[in-house]
Order: sequence, then structure tokens, then C-alpha cells
Amino acid sequence: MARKTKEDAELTYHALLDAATALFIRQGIARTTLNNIAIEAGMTRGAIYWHFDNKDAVIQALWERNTDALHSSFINELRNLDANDPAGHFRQTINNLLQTVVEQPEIGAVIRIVMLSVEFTDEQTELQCFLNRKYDEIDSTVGDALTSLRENDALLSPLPPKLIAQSLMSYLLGLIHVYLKPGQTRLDLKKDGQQLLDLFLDTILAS
Amino acid sequence: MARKTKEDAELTYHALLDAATALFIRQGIARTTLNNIAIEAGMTRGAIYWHFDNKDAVIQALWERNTDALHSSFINELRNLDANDPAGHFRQTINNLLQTVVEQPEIGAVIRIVMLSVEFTDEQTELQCFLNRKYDEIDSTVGDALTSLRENDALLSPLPPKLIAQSLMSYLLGLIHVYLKPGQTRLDLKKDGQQLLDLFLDTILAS
DNA sequence: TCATTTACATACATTCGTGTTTGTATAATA
DNA sequence: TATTATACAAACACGAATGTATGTAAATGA
Repeated sequence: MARKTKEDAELTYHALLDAATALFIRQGIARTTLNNIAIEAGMTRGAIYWHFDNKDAVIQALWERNTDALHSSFINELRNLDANDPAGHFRQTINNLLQTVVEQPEIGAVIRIVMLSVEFTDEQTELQCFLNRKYDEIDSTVGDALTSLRENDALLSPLPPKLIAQSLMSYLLGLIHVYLKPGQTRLDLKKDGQQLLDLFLDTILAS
Repeated sequence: MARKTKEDAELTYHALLDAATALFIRQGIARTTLNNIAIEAGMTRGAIYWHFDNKDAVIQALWERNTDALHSSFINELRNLDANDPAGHFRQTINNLLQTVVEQPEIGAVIRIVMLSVEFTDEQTELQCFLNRKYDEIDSTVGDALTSLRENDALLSPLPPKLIAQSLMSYLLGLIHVYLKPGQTRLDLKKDGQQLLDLFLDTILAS
């Protein structure tokens, strides 16, 4: 048709990402075509190719729009733990992360797509590299945080802090993974998340 | 060409599954075509359509060939815990599971495909239903085992056993997930698996 | 106000993957 | 030994998805 205003263009941009989210969650990435996304958003493929390079670029944009802020703030918190109560601050930060995933559906949706739909293979695509870098940032930041907690004698477990970080990351990812997995959600993170997290953190963090 | 002997047919059956495994791990499921698999196995698509219905059927056959035995024996162990030392037996069974995943590459490969390549979506495919049933069996079996441990006063944590089961399952899946994820394997389950498992089990199981 | 972008829609070309059908040499079988 | 079923290969038909190229009306800027 016709050229829209800059604000209109932004609307379609978001409409496309929203449509993609809904379809990816409903039928997965592989079974969702760019045409599907366009139609779901009331557009044509022309709109998609105007805003994005390809399907993977849509997914990456999705991540950046919905999750990048949370990602950055999480890392930022961990890198600047309250000197008075670093362990408590650490615990709170982890807790907030879980709560955010549970309470903000747009964030949960994208994390679910990334964790349960994106393939991770030996030959890495651009998207995989992008996502892996994000994961690496979190992983090493948690490792650094636990290292500093160890120096403050705030760690109960005698294991090396990097190893504890792996362990905590596995637990966190596992909780989120199981929670977001469709089919039957037996795990109610909203209700039990706090307890489940404490169950683990109590064994590694000094109260 | 020609009809092979029954043993020959079995050889190509396995060759097809092996080829599929290699390609799924290398480039993922979506980017692997049935023709790719056939060529990799030195066959044509005719062979695949003779042995399997479609790509998902290949994946399911892969699971059944490589992982079903482990799955069944794991469940069987948990359902018949040694009455003299149920907690110890439970711990050993979990431990064996992890060790098997780490030490048997054919099993690790299939689990990696199922965990990191198969999409899990709202609209479930046959394959997803199949895999979800398998997961459910494990989940409920672990729940039952912990319930019986609770009755034997072998549980340290006061949380309901079903909740502890969720927690343990999340941790286990998380560990395996992080371990199998390509890119950078920072987590060395072969070396640290025992410690990491104990770290968690010590908080819920009476020694 | 006029030229130029912009934000798409539309049309095109082409590849690619799947499912099915057909062909066939050989093993199993009676 | 004649027949039939098996284990594939090869060919076919078809849609479908992608990427690109082109068209175009309106907004923007000079």
C-alpha cells in the first residue's frame, strides 16, 4: 500500500514480533513460516523482509525487545552486590529473576522459545552464537559473584565457587525449563519458586 | 537395487539411525533433510521411507533404540528400592543415571537431541506426546520414591515429597542440559557430577 | 511544491523437501 | 522351482517456503 508514518512502522514492527511469539509458542519455529507470521500480524511478507533479514533475525529481535533489559539489569545487580549484605543481595537478585520470568508473560514467552524451541547444534548459527554469548555473560557473572562471596566467607559449601555457579545455573535453568515446558505444568513456580530456590541456596549461602 | 537379507536390512536400519544422530547433532533437526540422512548412511530416501514413516518417527526410533532400556531400568530401580537402605539406593540410582549419560555417548547423543533440538510447543506433535509420556513416567516415579522415603523418615527437607521431586528433577535436567549443550562445555559432569549431585541430595536425603 | 525516501504489497523465480509411486533384483517360502 | 514378499532405488508430482525484484502511495525534507 502506502507508506505509514514512523510510528505506524513501529506498530507493525511490534505486531510482527507479537505474531511471531504467538506462533512460535503455538506451533514451534520450524513449523512457522514467515508468511504465517505476516498474516497473523495482518501484513504480508514484505513487511517482514523490510524489518528483518530472516526468521532467525526475528527471534533475535524478539530477545532484544523483551529480555535484554532484564538480562542487563540482572548482570548489573550481580556485579554490584551490596557490600553490607552481599549474600542477601545475591539471593534477592536470583529471586527477582525467577519472579520476573513467572510474572511477566512477554518475558516468559521469549525465554520459553529460546529454551524449548531454538535448536542448539554443533554447527552454530548466528542466532545460537548470540544466545550463547548471553548465556556466557550470565554464567561468568554468577561465577564472579560467588567468587567474591567466597572471599567474604559468605559461602557455606567448600566447593570451588565456579563449580557452585555451574550447579546453581543448572538448577535455575532446570526450574525455568520445567516450569515453561508445555503439556503439563506440574511445577508452580509462582507458588513454590521461593521455597525451591531457598532449598538450594540455603546449602551454599551463609544465612 | 536388490533385496538384502534380513540381517542386512537391520544393518541399514541402524546405519540410518546412526546417520540421523550425527546429522541432528551437527546441524539440528530442522536443517537436516531425509535425503541428507539417507546419503550420510550410503542409502537413498527409499530406505528411510521403508523403515520409518517420517522424520519424527526416526527420532522416536532413535529414542527407543538407545535410551528406552536405560529409561525402564531407571524406573524399575526406583520402584523397588532396597528396603534396608532406600535412601542410599535412591542416591545410587540417580548417580548411575548421570554416569550413564556421561559415559555412553550413544545415550548422551539421543538425550541431547531430545533436550536441545526437539521443539516443545503448545500444539503437540506425536513425538512430543511420546517424549512427554516418558518424562511423566520418570517424574511420577521419582515422586513416588520420595513419598516412600518420607514415610521411612529418610527425608531431611520438610517440603512435600512431590515438590522435592520437582526440585530434584529440575536440578538433574539442568545439569544434563548444561552438560550436553554445545558451544562451550564448562561443566564437566564426569569429574564433578558426583559432587554436584551430593551437594543437592545431602540437603534432602538423610545420610 | 517537488524530489526523494519510506514502508510496505505484490509478483516472480527458483530451489527444496516431502510423500508417493513405480521398478527391480534377490531372499524367503511353499 | 515357481511364486511371492522384501528391501530398497529411482522417478514423479506437488506444494511450499524463501529470497528478491518491482511497484507504489504516502510521508518527509528541502
